[in-house]
Amino acid sequence: MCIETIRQLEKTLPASWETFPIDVDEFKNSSAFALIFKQPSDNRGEVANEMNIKDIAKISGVGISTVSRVLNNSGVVSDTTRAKVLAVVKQYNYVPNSNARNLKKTQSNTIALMVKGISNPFFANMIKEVERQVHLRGCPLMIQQVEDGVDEIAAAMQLIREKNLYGVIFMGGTYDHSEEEFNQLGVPFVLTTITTMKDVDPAAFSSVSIDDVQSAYKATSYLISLGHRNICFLARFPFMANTIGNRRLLGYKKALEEHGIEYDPALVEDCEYAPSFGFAAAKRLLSKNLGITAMFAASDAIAIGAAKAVLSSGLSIPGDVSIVGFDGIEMAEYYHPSLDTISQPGVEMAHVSVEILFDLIAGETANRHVVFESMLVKRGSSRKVN
Amino acid sequence: MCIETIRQLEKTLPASWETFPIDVDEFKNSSAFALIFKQPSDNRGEVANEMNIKDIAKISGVGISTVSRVLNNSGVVSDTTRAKVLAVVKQYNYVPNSNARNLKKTQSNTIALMVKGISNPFFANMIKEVERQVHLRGCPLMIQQVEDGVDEIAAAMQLIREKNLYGVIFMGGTYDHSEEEFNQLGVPFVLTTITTMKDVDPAAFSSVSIDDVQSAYKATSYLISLGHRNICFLARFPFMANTIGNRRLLGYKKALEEHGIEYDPALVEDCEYAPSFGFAAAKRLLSKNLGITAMFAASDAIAIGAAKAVLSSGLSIPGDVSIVGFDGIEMAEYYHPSLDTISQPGVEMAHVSVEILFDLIAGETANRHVVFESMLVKRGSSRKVN
DNA sequence: TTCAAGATAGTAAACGGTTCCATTTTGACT
DNA sequence: AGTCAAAATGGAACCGTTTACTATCTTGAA
Repeated sequence: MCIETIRQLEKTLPASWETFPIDVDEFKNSSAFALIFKQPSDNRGEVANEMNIKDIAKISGVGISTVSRVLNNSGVVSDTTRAKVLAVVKQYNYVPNSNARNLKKTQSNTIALMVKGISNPFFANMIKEVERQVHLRGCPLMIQQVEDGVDEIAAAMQLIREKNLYGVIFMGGTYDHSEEEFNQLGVPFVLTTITTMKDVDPAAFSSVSIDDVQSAYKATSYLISLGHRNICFLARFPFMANTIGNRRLLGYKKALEEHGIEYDPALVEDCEYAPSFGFAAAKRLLSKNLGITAMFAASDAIAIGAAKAVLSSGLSIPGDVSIVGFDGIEMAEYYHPSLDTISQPGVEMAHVSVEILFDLIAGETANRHVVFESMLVKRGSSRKVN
Repeated sequence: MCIETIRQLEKTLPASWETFPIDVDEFKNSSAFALIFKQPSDNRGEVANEMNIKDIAKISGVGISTVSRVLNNSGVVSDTTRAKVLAVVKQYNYVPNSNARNLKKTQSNTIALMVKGISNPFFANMIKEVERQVHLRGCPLMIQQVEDGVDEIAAAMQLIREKNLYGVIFMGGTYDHSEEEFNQLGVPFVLTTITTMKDVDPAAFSSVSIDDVQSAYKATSYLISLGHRNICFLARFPFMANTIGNRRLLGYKKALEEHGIEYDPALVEDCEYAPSFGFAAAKRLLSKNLGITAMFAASDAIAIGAAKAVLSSGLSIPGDVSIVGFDGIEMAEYYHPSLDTISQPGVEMAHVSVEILFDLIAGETANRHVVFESMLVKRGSSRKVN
């Protein structure tokens, strides 16, 4: 809405409305601005007259405990009584208060998802499926982003004790926790696409993942098989061991080694998992004139940025440079040229994560570790050389 | 991890572990498979010995209510007592049980986000900011996806009554609700990037949005100003009035009309907001040989798909076809060529949504409607013709 | 020294459920 | 009809807080 439109709109407003510009300084990073239309509302929403279990009991002419039994399908209730109660419940659209229920049971039905970076398209896709599956099981989902540097387990602990959570799914990142810390959680949990730095006994946790080393090995081997020798690698390498980036680097190195290609650190660039960083990293690499003929990016987002760098340098893909990404996000397929990638079955991984979690909640005592197979998807961003 | 790797890994496992393939049929849509390693865990996490307010009171040597007053900063407590209690709270890492608190207060501090399609990159970005802002205010965030066809308000109502929610943010979609239905919610709420079908009194709700008509008008006018006459438009048009797609269509039509170009329905394609649909729609359009020189897509995701269709048909962008998208997602910038777009300040919109919500929670009675300005971002996917 | 006022702390009653346990009802079998 | 186990139901304690109300302790002025 441009200024003129708003000014015009202003004239048509009832006199009771105020109009004033929003504080622009607050949004320095955007040229956006806005106007606010205000009007005191006379009718603040009244909470619909709440019913509680006592009301339902009274109306149905039964005891409180009977209503509870009907609602929870616990204990024995005669069909007549059950029908009577359910009718009243339906009529008054009664919803049990979960705070009370959780308090009494010292356990809620809420699942928490601790995730690193909601907006990462690969995660976003998994989150979507997690929400769907959790919701399908009648449980609400709480999402919390764990910023860099915060202790994921500690954050989850806080939430668990505060809310008496049912279970937790941890998604993405590298965890530096000991077995004791995991045990402290005290509720079922699953680690999805997470690498652990400490050597934790597999019996102490469940996980869903792919084999990053093997996957990167697969991608690199593929490029080597096409005749490439100068293959660069773009990923994030924090000062920690066993991160996703480092594990994929391992696979990259392993492939080089197996094919007698010497590992050249100059071909490896540190970059965040986003197009802008991939773009910058690829630019840096290209400017070094290392005779690069192929790029392997540890995420499709990086690959997209790198591809842009290549194409905007006047080089062609795969004519001059071959590119293989990682993740298998939709956008990579619709890039032009479509990007080859190591695809992770994100939806299935999310699905299985929730399944494992609910099995644990249901009392399963054996932790499971599901390792999915990644897939090399060839779409035409790499070609044979020599 | 390929089969061989797993077989090898199997041999190194202690005998107590079972290994068996996951049911592949469950994942028909993916060629993924997985093996599961199982081992009964002997030490199921013990819940850390929970403390309650009574324990803290006893240990601190004060009354329960005093502890409560300290924790809530309510009432008057002497500095000595306060320090004493806080020390104990800290020492035992005591976290108040929010179920009990919420039950007593008949209000929780939980915010719910009802969103259509978490994985849409534009929404994902906003969700990220909403989570950040809500979290910053010390409140947990619950996310629920509203599938097509489910009543958003009814779903929220259920959650509100069950969890005594603090507030709700509705994000995306077209709502067909009356003022009464909104009022029923009974808690503060904000509609973000939502269009309403019924004519609801603006005093009854708060909203954050851009002007879709104006924005589409801007994009179309831009293409017209470059000399284009055969401009197609790709968006989703459900059988409802006043959807985002329909509003943008209005702007598109308005621009055509103002410049004396006759509206041709054949140039308008119905398609979902995803690359694959944009691709298919653009293919359909191109095959009709309508002499299209420009495409305006109602989302960048569509634009990316459409661009792919254009490029893979051997046409060039912007040489043969100019393209303008909508939203301003990062991927569009890194497409090659970078896609022109109507950019929405998503982060700011999310930010303001949370601000409005918490103002309402704090007792503000005036509903606000913030209309952000969208921006035409020119990056080179359109060019002058004739 | 006494006492009222003000400050602080403690008591106990909710909040809305679940669930153990006691009681009533039912009905099959002597 | 009487007996008794099983089935159905109701009563009440409790989950961990908040908060109104009451009790106690200071403190300083009379």
